[in-house]
Amino acid sequence: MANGQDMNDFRTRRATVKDVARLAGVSPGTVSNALSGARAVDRETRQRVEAAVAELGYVPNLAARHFRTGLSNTLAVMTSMPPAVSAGSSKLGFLMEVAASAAISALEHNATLVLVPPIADPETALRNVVMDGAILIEPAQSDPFLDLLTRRGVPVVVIGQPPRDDLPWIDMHYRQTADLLIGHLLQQPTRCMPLLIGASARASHAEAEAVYLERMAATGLPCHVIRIPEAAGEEGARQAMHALIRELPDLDAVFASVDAFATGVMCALREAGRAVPQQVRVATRYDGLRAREERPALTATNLHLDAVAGLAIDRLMDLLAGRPAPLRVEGPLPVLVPRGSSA
Amino acid sequence: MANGQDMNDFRTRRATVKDVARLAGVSPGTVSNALSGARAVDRETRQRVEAAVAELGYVPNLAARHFRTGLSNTLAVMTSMPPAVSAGSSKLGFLMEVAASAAISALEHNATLVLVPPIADPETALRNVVMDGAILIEPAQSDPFLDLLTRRGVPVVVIGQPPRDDLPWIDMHYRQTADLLIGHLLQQPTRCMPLLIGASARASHAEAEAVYLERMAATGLPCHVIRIPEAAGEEGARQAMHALIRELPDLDAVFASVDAFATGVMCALREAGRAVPQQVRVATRYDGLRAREERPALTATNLHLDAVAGLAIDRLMDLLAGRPAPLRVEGPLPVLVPRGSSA
DNA sequence: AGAGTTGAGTAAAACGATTTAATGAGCGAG
DNA sequence: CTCGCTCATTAAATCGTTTTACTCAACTCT
Repeated sequence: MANGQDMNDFRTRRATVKDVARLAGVSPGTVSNALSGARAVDRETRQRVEAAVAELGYVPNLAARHFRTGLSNTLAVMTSMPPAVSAGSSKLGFLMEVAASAAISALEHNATLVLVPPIADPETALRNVVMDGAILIEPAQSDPFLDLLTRRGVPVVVIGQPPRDDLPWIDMHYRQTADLLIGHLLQQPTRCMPLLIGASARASHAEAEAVYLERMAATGLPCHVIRIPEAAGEEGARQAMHALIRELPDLDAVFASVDAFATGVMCALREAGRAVPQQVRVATRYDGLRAREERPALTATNLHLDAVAGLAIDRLMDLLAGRPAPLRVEGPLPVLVPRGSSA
Repeated sequence: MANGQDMNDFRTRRATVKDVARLAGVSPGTVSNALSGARAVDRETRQRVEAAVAELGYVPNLAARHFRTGLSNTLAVMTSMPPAVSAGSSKLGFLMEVAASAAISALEHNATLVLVPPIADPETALRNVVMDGAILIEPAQSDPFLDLLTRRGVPVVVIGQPPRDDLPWIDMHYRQTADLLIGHLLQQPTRCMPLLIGASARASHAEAEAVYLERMAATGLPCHVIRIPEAAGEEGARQAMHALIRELPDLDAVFASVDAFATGVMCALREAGRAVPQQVRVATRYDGLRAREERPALTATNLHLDAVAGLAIDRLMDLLAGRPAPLRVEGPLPVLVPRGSSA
């Protein structure tokens, strides 16, 4: 203030470790050690350093530290699912629910979370994202984000199930989830129940299909697996559902494993004048905004994403610290949330 | 896979600009210029450099670049509102809706968004967050985040209305929003309509109160302004509402400007056996998950947070680039979303 | 022809922290 | 007394990029 060195510019030049060292009468190395505790420093010296830090208002230059140590204390969360299914109408959804919890977990580990928006081109999305490690949500069999991260040597923890067997992951129990929902729908007499899954090769779709085929075989019901490109989202499911209604006049239940597909299904059923749940019962996997806001609300499962996100961050920190840990971490079990769409 | 060079260790040592320079037969400085375009480089030379980059799989070290240039291409979004009101039941809400849109807008500007979780201690939350600039959501009169950012010289854009008049901000039209909602409630005959706002000194609360007092004065209705600590959240509002029901037997409408307060109000009304909307009408400001999921759903306003977030990011990039721009940016006008709670 | 300008490139400095290797003091054991 | 050891400290190296200050050659104008 007193010295008129720069009016328009912010920051009058921030104090560096050198300034602190000079004021405290020690060397820069000692300042570093005093503040980080990496090496022993005399009590009295440390106090002098701390006083100097306070006097100068010294704030370490994180960029320099990051550069030198190679550690940014930053974690990223991302998914290769297109926004049509990962985000949703009001931009919330699976991804953001994970991100919110992950941000808090990250903070508890002294790390920051960056949000990588779900766009088509991972190269662009990651171009200038600095990160020590990444959380990848439900990767596909050949996942562009995963490829890029691997190429760059970024440690990754997968939420869901990884396409390779050398990656740490949080088991979200795809089988149990699908079984829970399909079993629930089958509790009432059923003539015909098609399955709608994403067209991309993701474990969540594959497991849902496997369980579906098993249960249909066991009950002697016909199998109708409809694959919808994820990017087509709600509208894609709506059109597919209209086709299904024409082809399968006696369908009386639908399992749409992706919530955006489920709302598309509901839309088509409304348009076709089929009453839910009286004529057709519907269930989906993720109990998010879409499922709850639909009328009637959609039967779904509570995936405990907050807990899953926390586990993923914990596991990632273990990985970064080199602490031994099992490759597969058991996530919480899904809990059925029955709602109007299947009652 | 084929070469067994490193089993346990990631990264065999990444190529640097030096390696690229050697392979291309130029100096490091030329490589930098060729890639960034900062200075003219002969077409043929540039091609050699690009070939070397491709061959070595060179990826610039962002930490070094950040260190050297002082630019991290990272923006942060944060709020001093406690999680009880900013996040909510399933961790989603205002903050995350802004964050999601901001992340995408940031990407369009070649920047990354970091999510600062809403915890009490800003010092801790920001300790190792690297950022060129910040988006601050609805700061309080004396805002700890704002103080810290100012002290560190971080450029800030405020969403809502800043407590100081030297900060760029996006006008969310607090007055109009409050007017819209209160006016809507008053369209039906009203005997007594208390106002519930947050106890902290935020412009959003203050404006809601000002409009409320004006409208009450104009219609000759009694004024009852209840201030609830934000951290008390839904439960605090529930208790306050129970007290109100006792004190004001003829209350027939409530304007709870914070959505968490509104759901607390609904809870209390249910417990007291007051039918909504028949006996008491309720409205809140933000049309988020809470408002939509409540039964009956809450009348609220669409604040167009995605657009607001985009404007904030745009404005922040202007600020960082030193481009001239007005201090106040007009956000989209709120739109009333009438729902069951006031019909 | 000489002065000035432009284009393309290079060598070296700079950024600010952490870490390594070296130094010296103090102390106990032989 | 000296060797070996610990403790506290320092000087200097280091990380990889961008940028500054130069150099040199090739042109353009008078």
